[in-house]
This record gives sequence, C-alpha cells and structure tokens, in this order.
Amino acid sequence: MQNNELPPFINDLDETQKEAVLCTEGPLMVLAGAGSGKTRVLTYRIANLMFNGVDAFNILALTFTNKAAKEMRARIEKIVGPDARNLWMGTFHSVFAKILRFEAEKIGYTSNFTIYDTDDSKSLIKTIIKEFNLDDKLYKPALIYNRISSAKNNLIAAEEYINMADLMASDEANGRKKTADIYTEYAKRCYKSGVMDFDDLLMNMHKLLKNHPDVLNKYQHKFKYVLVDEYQDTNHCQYMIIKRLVAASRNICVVGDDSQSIYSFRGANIQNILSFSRDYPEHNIIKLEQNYRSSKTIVAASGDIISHNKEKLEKKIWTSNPEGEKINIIKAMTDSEEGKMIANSIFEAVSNRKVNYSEIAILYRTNAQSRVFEEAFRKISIPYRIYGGLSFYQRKEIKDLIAYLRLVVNPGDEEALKRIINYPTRGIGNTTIEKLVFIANQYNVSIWNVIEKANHFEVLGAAVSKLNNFYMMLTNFRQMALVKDASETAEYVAKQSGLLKHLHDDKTPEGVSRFENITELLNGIKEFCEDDTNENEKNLSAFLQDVALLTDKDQEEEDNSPKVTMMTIHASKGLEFKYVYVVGLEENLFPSHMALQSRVELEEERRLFYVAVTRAEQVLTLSYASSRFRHGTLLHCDPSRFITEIDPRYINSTLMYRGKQMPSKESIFGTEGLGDKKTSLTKLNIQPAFRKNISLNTNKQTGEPDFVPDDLTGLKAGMRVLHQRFGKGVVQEVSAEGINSKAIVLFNESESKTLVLRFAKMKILD
DNA sequence: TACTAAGCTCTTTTT
DNA sequence: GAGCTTAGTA
Repeated sequence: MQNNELPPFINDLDETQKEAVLCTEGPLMVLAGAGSGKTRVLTYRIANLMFNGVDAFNILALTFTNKAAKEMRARIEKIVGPDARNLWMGTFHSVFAKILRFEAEKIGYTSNFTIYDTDDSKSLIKTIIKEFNLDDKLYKPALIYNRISSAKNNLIAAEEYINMADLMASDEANGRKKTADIYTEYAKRCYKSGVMDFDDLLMNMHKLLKNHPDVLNKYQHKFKYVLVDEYQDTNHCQYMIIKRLVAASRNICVVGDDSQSIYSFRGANIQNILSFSRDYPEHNIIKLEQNYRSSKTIVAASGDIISHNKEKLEKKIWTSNPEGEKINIIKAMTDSEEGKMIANSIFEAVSNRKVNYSEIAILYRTNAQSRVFEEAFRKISIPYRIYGGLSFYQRKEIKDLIAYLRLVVNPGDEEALKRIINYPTRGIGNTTIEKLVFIANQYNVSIWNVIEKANHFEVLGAAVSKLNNFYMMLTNFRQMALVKDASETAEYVAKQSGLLKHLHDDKTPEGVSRFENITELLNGIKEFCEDDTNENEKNLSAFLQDVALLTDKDQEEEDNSPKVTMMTIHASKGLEFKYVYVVGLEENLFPSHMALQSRVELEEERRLFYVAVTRAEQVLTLSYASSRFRHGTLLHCDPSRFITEIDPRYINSTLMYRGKQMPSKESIFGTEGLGDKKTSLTKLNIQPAFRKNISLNTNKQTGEPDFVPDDLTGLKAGMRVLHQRFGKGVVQEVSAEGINSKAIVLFNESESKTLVLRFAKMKILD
C-alpha cells in the first residue's frame, strides 16, 4: 500500500469499526455481533484498501449469497466510483465457477461444463441406485446425496472414501455399504458428462490449487487481499481453499459471528472460526460489540438466549438504543388461529401505529409454515411476499427450457437430456431411453454419443428415425449458438423445439402462466446480454452458470409496493425489520425434532432462534399454537423450550390469548405447560378410516377438490354436531371458511378437539 | 406409447 | 401436501 492517509469516510465509523477498517495487513478476525455494522466494516475496509492504492483486481471478497455481494459492490461503488466493478466479489460458488471455467483444461474439463443443481444430482443418484439393483427404500437418494455432499465438503474424493474406515464402518452399520460405490459411479458419471455439482465447484477449486503450483502461484499473487464474510459458515473445503490462497500474502480478513452459525447441515464447521487464532498466530482480533439495530430489551433477551449455549466465543453485546417495548407472546389454539391472530396484530400495527408493511417480517422454521399466514393475510388483504419455496428457476417450464440450453452448451449433460428428450413428446418413450442408457453404460460413452450413432444399434428399432430427428434438431441449435448470442439462441431453441408452441396450446390458467414464465425467462436472457454493468461474457455458457447459482432471494422484485416479508429464519440472515414475528415456537418444530439428538444440534437450533430474535429492531412477537396440523396429522404441541429461556422480565405481561388481552402471566409461566420440558406428540385420534374414502387430489377438469363434506356448509359456533367417531359435540369455534377450515368442537362436555373439516365426517344435528 | 387415477411414502434449514 | 410408482385405459 502506498499512502497512509486516512480516508475522508472514516468518520462514519465508531472506534472499533475504524480499527477493523484500518488494520489492513496480516490476518484479522472481526467478530461481529448481530447488528454491529458488519457489512459497513467490510465495505469501508475494501474502500480503504482502494483509497490507499490497492488495485480492485487484487481484492477478493467472498460471500455466501449473491445478494450480499451485489449490495456490497453497490455500496463500495458509491464510495470509490466505478472502479468497484473490477473487484473480485461474489459467492464462493460463483467466483470459483468463474475461475474453474478459465482453468477447466487443467482438471480435465472443458470451459463448457454445466452445473447440476440438487435435483439433478439426486436424480442421477437415483438412476445409479436403480442400475445397481439396490433397494431404494434403504438407499434413499436424498440421504446418499447428503453423504456424498458432506464427503466432498470434507475433501474426501470418491477414491479416498473407500479408505476412510469410519465412513465405511458407519455405512456398513446402516446397511448401506454400497454408498462408496454409488459415490464412485456418481463422480464418474458427472465427469463423463462434463458436469459439476455445487460441491464440485468447491472441491475442484481446491484440487486445482493443490495439484497445480503454477495456478496456485498465479492466484496467490492475483488476490493480494482476501476478505471472507460469514466465516462461521465456511466448510472444511472452503476453509482449505482460503488457507491456500492467502498462504503467501497472509492478508486475510474474516468477518463472522459464531453465535450465528446455522449451516452445519451444509457442512459448515464452527471450528473454523473458533480456531482462527491457532491457524494464524500473528493475527489480530477485533470484536464489534455495539448493536446499532435493536432495542435494549431485544439485545438483552437475545443475550439471554445465547447464554444457554456452551460453545461460544466471549462477546458482550450492548446497545445505546432505547429500552423499547417488551416482547409479546401469542398463544393460539391452532396454527390457523395463529395466522389469524398475527394478521390482526399486523393490521392493528399498520393502522394504529403507522408501521409500514415493508417493515414487518414473519420468520418461521420451515417453509411449509407459510401457508396459514398466506390464508389469513389474504382474508384481510394484507400484502405479503414469500421468499423461498419454489423459486422461478425451479419451475418445471423454466427448468425445461434451461435443460435445452444446457444441452446446447454441453450435450453430455445427462440429466438435461433425460429431461427433454421426449418433451414435448416426440415418440421417444421410456423403453427407448432405458435402452439408450444401457448402451451408453455398456460402451462407457455418453447417451448423446449413442444417439449420434443410433443407426448402429438394431435394438433401438423404430425409434432410430426419431432419435435422428432429435439429433439433427440439437445439432442445429448448437450451430446456432456458435454464431448468435445467448438471447437469440434461446429464442430460437424455444421456438424450434416445440416447447413454446406446446405451452401456447395449453389454455388452462396454469398453461397460460407457464407460457408467460417462459417469455419472462427469454426477456431475462435478453437483459443479461444487454447488461453492460458487468464485464462477463454474454454467451449461453456464462448465462447458464449465472442461473445455476442464482437463488430465489436474488430475484428482483418487479412490484415495489410495501409488503410483509415471510421467510425461513435461515433466509433472514443479514436482514433487519422494525417488527418481527417469530412463529411456530413449538417443541419438535422449533427446535426441530431432528435436532434433539445431541447438545451440539440443540445449540445450533438455539443459535437459529438467536438469529431470528436479533432481526428485530423495535417490536418482537413470539407465537405458538397448541395444536397444529402437520404431515397429515393433527398434533398436540407443547410450547418451545426457547420461550422459557428468556428472562420473564423482558416479556410483556399483558398476553394475548385468542385475540383478547389476558392480564395473567400464569397461563404462560404457570405450573402446567411451559415449565414442563417433556415433549409430547399426542396424535388426536382422527382414524385413518375417515381418510380412507377421501382423496386429497383436486379434480383437474373443474379444479374442485374431490371431496367436500356436504353436511358442514354453514357450520357455526353453538351448533350441535354428530361426529362419526367422537359422537355428539358442540361447536366452539370455526376458524375459517372453505375446504381447509377447522372447528374446535367440545365432545362429552369435556374433551375439546380441533378438527379439520375436510377430514371430519360430521352431521349437523339441529 | 401416453396419459391418468389411485396409492404409497416422507416430511428442516440451502449455496 | 407433494412426489413418485403402479396399474389401468386410450
């Protein structure tokens, strides 16, 4: 660095933040508590490097989401100008994909490799399991995928897996001793197809640096300063790549918060942050402990929560913000009542307290929980936006066109080929495809190679001419791609493949929307080609790489009207809202029943709760339901243990209960209920017999559900009913109208049950 | 071969 | 509630 002047923008920072920005040389770990201005420090740090004469090309900043990278780049650009465009900034996956495409030949790929998403990977694994004649009940594709993924994240290649005694032993113990063979075949098939999965992008990057000293040397000198965001979420593979990259310069700055490590299921290793000091003995540690985001109450409550964890680094988070309101707790009878109560609470906040919809967020543990809130919000017209779930790029029609494009770039792409070889239908049925796969495996070539030589295989019979047509169509597309840009090629492919016509002919509402989505994708490709803010190439290959690594959160919102945000807690990381509702706080749901096996897992759930709570700036509301319809069964639920872990001093004593204010604290903190840590998963006895004759499918022609309980129209509180199993009862409350409505019914003057009307065969007596 | 209805299973979080 | 498989029909 040439000059040591202080940049003018430095005065925007507090003393510790300044320190973190100015300490540019050598290893630095910034432990940044929630709301402590972590992004600010990162952006200013990069700006300061550039201010002091470091070339943008020599700075590498790695993040976990595209959004974080994009935002940071925009903020830096505001400070230092357009030079910020030259920064190497992006997600681990996208930066490494870019480098790998450039260095592909070194590891036996071409720069036209395509990327398998999770679905593609699982589908291939499933195929392999079938080919191996293994029991797919034992060898579940998702399970094997996770096993392979975590091996890759730990830098264990297929050929090494067999030598890992502990892995092999645990596979053997689970009766899945062929896992190693599946991994080997999977890796072979991906390589043969010229394809990388998400984990390969990391593992191959590591392989590249490890086996090619010249390449390592090149990037070590290129990236003079390396910054890593959310360091607590890095896995072993990412950790090793970083370690190699900075070995020469040792200018590594990691920013993270061990209390917010919530991705261990994806291989994240909290040890990476806990042992930074051991890896870099000459390091500095700076702790950002002032929270600028939340009220004193919320900061104190969150500190309370995290103090229950054993594994953590010492931090004292404090704030000079006002005391703020106490935390509200909402207890509902059922999940749909929970939705209704929160909808009312939001309605109240917006109309009486002048809160904007966009300042409100609903956070939940699982995506499936969004449904009840959607229903409740729609009923009283609260605008909302759901993040996660099925994203644009996961829709069938989008994946179909993308599959065509992937095949154009890389005809070896097996999953893409299987997806569209007979879509729209062109008479190449399952039997033919099976034959193709069989031949391909026999000759150890790709399916595409077999199609190329289809004439040589008599077994293919009448299908040969159809395969020839398919081959010619695709060859035509490939030639097109050589001379035209991504946009024109895509349009041509959409038309000539028959995909566009096929969707156009479908006049059902879904069909129309599918057609619109394809049009939108084509527009998106056009924009990609016309976009001159990034320096990237505009060919199909570059576009596909972008798309493969895109997530729902990265999508631009077309309509900017204020909306309530709904998302999983995982997706909420890095965001903040004035009003936050953390919902579904029930034992076995949050903490998840999957995480109750060990202390370590429970601590991660607690960190997740910590993340949720610390998203809130001013008002925090926690809610739970005492019964919930989950996985096809109505369950009795106990409140989450996390609620009891908050000091009652921070909790509002006027509690909401079924829409009314309840003065008593005892109903929450009394003897029954919360204090009791025992979990119960009592199934209310809705016998399978009642579901026997009820099909959950909707009729495709009319869109109507197959079964509607005709006796129950107009069911209201006070009515006497006869239930097939429980006998006579009195309706206490009906939650909503329509097919999914639930009724609380009192049977035998004592036993109250919440019934989903769809499943409850009852008669109205009066 | 293509399509559909019915039946079965599984169900946390995601770059 | 969704995805997948199977069986049956066009």
